[in-house]
Amino acid sequence: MSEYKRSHNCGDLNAKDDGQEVCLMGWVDTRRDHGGLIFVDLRDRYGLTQIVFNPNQDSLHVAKDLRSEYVVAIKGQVRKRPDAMVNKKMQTGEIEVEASECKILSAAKTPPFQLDDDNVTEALRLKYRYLDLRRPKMQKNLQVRHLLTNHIRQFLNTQDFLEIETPILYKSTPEGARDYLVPSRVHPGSFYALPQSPQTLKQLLMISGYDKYYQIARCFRDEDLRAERQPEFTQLDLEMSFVDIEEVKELNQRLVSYLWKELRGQDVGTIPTITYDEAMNRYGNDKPDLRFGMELQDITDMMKSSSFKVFSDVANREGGAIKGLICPNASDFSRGKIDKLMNVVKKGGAKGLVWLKWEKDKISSPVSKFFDDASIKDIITKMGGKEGDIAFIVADDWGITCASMAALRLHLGEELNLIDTSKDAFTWVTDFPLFDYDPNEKRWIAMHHPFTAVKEEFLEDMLNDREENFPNLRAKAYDLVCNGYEIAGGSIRIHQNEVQAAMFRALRISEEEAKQRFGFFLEALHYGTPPHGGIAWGLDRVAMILCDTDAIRDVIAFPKTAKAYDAMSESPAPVDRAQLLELGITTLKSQTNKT
RNA sequence: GGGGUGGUAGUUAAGUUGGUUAUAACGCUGCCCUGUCACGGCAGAGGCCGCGGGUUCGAGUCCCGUCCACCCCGCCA
Repeated sequence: MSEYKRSHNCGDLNAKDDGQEVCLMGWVDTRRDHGGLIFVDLRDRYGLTQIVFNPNQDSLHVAKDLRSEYVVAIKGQVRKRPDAMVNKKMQTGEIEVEASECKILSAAKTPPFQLDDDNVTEALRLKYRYLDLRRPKMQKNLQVRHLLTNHIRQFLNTQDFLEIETPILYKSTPEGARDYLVPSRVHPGSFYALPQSPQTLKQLLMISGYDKYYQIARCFRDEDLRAERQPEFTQLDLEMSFVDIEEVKELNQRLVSYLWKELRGQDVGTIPTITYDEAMNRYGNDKPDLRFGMELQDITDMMKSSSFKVFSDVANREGGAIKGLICPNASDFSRGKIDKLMNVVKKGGAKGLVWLKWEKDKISSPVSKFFDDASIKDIITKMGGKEGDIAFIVADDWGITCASMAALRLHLGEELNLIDTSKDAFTWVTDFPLFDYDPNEKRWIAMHHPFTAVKEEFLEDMLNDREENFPNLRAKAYDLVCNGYEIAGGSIRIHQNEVQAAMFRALRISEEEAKQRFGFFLEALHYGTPPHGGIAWGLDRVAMILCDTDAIRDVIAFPKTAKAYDAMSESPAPVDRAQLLELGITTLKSQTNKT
């Protein structure tokens, strides 16, 4: 028997290869045994090729033993299939390979799930991830992800950006998420932190004069997971010197346009910009899904003198807001359906949901004793509705009203199929508040991060510590939103140390604490810092959109479960006491000692 | 930390008001089959009904607890 050397992959061959002697290697996808004749679909990441084993060939005996997922090498001749037997669904369906020789390179146990079954529970897929990753869908997703990073690099490399790596073993970053810590053996009792983002490092690179930097950076945050959140994830991190907001947006607009044209075949056009306040008031959140309308309507002022006390109280109270939306042609919503919507708004914190139905010749509402038919029609009309519509209204503190109505809007958008999935909808969201008040700690915290520059018109307020104006301060921060996902966020950074000092005063971070936590960075600001700014993309979320999936796990080769557990390697796991001793952390109770 | 949904052959699911031997499809095993590509036919094996406790003459089914997976809130600058 002669040597096997792969000549083609399983997606290569077509009619013009008719007659060629080839050698293919791959996995047995399916075997169809006709007694005297056996068909095997051989699979690799390039495709499927039908192998036919004829009774006059010795290889038929080997083919009898083949089972799903066996790895085999076959030699044979490419044969054009007769017209009636062409399989138009297959890339290689014009041909088949008549096997003269077949060698089992590796047998396989019966897989714990069928690779062609798209309904397998995720727990099982994650435990046997290496099998899950054989499925064409996952292979396609990871290929798209590869193309994404590849195109990002291609684009940025032509724009004078340098790709620079920054450390994974680093120092705890300020005011952020919970850190993952790594104990130091050489410095007992001291810890590295895995970076939540390369934020300070990329700013230092600007101070070092690298001008334009990017990195496809792994980031770590020890917080609870979500469908679009993993404890370790990837950012496209980039930073530019001597720029203001417009330059950063312009560069990213071109990057998005390039990526979407190449990878999605879409012309994204000019990405619109809305302010944070506008986003909140029109959509209830700062990452609006603009693939459908159904904008929120504010009726706070209209309700100030209402006889419905719930409304008038909220309308007249400091920080109260009454918002609603019109659900068109939905006046036939059943009571049960509306009750379910109650649960939706409760997610946002609302205590109740008021609805006004304008059916033909009939007005109905749970609050109809406070509003006569004419005024209900008036409210619906002023909200942009008409006969046949239903209006949903929430009255609460502004934040709760926004969050509740945002949840309701998204729910209705999905349920009523209002979302146009044929085209992705981007928007910039800008003018974020600089500060957010933390009522628990009774202090201001940075909404973005403490290196974010304030807009010029508010600089005086900051430098003079005018705390009463803090709620009005707006940052030079911007998010890029696509289909309701925040896919990128960034800001222009503080490059003057007196401004940075004012920021720390505002955040009640003492000089001593600031020095201890990131003194190196503050000192660097004194050595000639260019104005700079940048952005960080959630690369996984972009990949999700490009792969048309709503689970981040589908675009990560080896993801973790909702409990941050790796079901395949069974990690995290206890370690030997000896390892802990060496790291000087035996004062912590070892899990191996746990009862 | 809180809420929701789910956990039944290898897989995906059905399982009524608690009541004989817990079903089906796919997969798996064996036999048959020379043109299939969701191959077909015949036969067969395969179940601590997530785990622990309780109610009951009797629990997959009811109750309590617990674990796991997914989704949401909190959290994620």
